[in-house]
Amino acid sequence: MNLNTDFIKKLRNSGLRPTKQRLKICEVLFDTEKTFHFTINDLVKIISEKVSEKISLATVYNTVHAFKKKGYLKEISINSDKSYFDTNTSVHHHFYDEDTNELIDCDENTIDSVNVKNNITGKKINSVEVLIKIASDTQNQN
Amino acid sequence: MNLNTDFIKKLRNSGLRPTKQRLKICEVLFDTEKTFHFTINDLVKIISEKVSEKISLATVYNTVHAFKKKGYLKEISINSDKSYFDTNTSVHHHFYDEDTNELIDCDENTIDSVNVKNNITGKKINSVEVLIKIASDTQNQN
DNA sequence: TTATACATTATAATTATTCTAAACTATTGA
DNA sequence: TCAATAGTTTAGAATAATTATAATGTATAA
Repeated sequence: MNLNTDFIKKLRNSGLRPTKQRLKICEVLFDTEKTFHFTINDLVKIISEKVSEKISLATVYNTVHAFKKKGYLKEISINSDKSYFDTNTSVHHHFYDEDTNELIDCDENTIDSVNVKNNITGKKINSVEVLIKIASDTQNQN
Repeated sequence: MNLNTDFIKKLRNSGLRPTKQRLKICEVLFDTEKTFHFTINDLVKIISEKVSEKISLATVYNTVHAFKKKGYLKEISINSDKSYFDTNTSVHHHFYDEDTNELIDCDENTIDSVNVKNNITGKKINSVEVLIKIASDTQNQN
C-alpha cells in the first residue's frame, strides 16, 4: 500500500484537498515509524529542512488544526507560551522535563489505569491523562 | 491575627515590597475562604470590580509571577491560548469542562493516588497530576 | 477543459505577555 | 524626621504566537 494514498485519505477525511504543500506536511507528520511531539515552529523548521521548499505558516497552521479537529493530531498544553502537538493520538500519559522543556510519552506500564470515582453531573468524561513533571535529580526544582 | 500582616509576609517572602497595589491584589487572591482559578485577565477584571481602582497589567503580571515563583500560586496550562492560575497550591487534580472552558478542582476522593512505576533515569518527580476532560453528556465531543 | 470552489501566500491584525523608561513611593540610616 | 536610594508603578512600546485577509493560484467535477 502506498503511503501517499494514506496521506490523501487523511486529508480528504479532514475536509482538505490533497495539495503539494499538504502532502509534504503529511510526509513529515506521518511518515515516521515513531510518533513525536512538536510545536508549529518546530514543524515549519523540520519541513524547510526535510523538504527543500518553504510552506507558509498559515498553511501549516490550517493543516495542523484540521488534523487536530479530525483527531489525527492531538494538542497538549503544558507551557502557557508554547502549544505542543502529538502525532500519538491515543489517550496516554506524559513526562514533562522541566529542565529541558521536553515532553516524553510514558509507556503503557508506567501507570495503572486511573479510576475516576465521581464526576460532575450531566457531564461525560472525554479523557483522563496524567502529567508527570520531572527535573534533574541533583539540582533543586524552582 | 491580621490578614494584612499575612499579605505583607507573603509579599516580603516573595521579595516584593508591600505596596498599595500589591496589597489590593492580595485581597482578591488570598482573602477568600475558597480557592479559585483565574487568568490574568480575569484577575484584572475582578480587581477593577472589587477595588475601585485600576492596577496596571504589568503590575498584576509581575506580582502574580512573583507569587508563582514562591509557590503561593500555581500555574495550570490546559489551553494553549490561556494561562490559568490556581490559588490552591497543593498537588491536586482537575476536571476541565470543554464546553465552558471551566476548570474545577477534584476533591480528594475522586482519584486514588497515582503510582508511577518507572521514571526517566537521573530525574526526580516533582508532581503527578491528572486532568479529566469532560463535556456535556447530550452533545457530541469535538 | 473549463468553471468553480477551495488553497496558498505574504502581509496585516489580533492577542497575550514582556519590556522600557519616566514618574513615584517605601525604606534605610543619618 | 527626612533626605537618599533602591525598588515600584504605569502607560505604552515591543515581542511572539496565532488568526484573518485578500489577491493569486490550483484541484476537481461536469
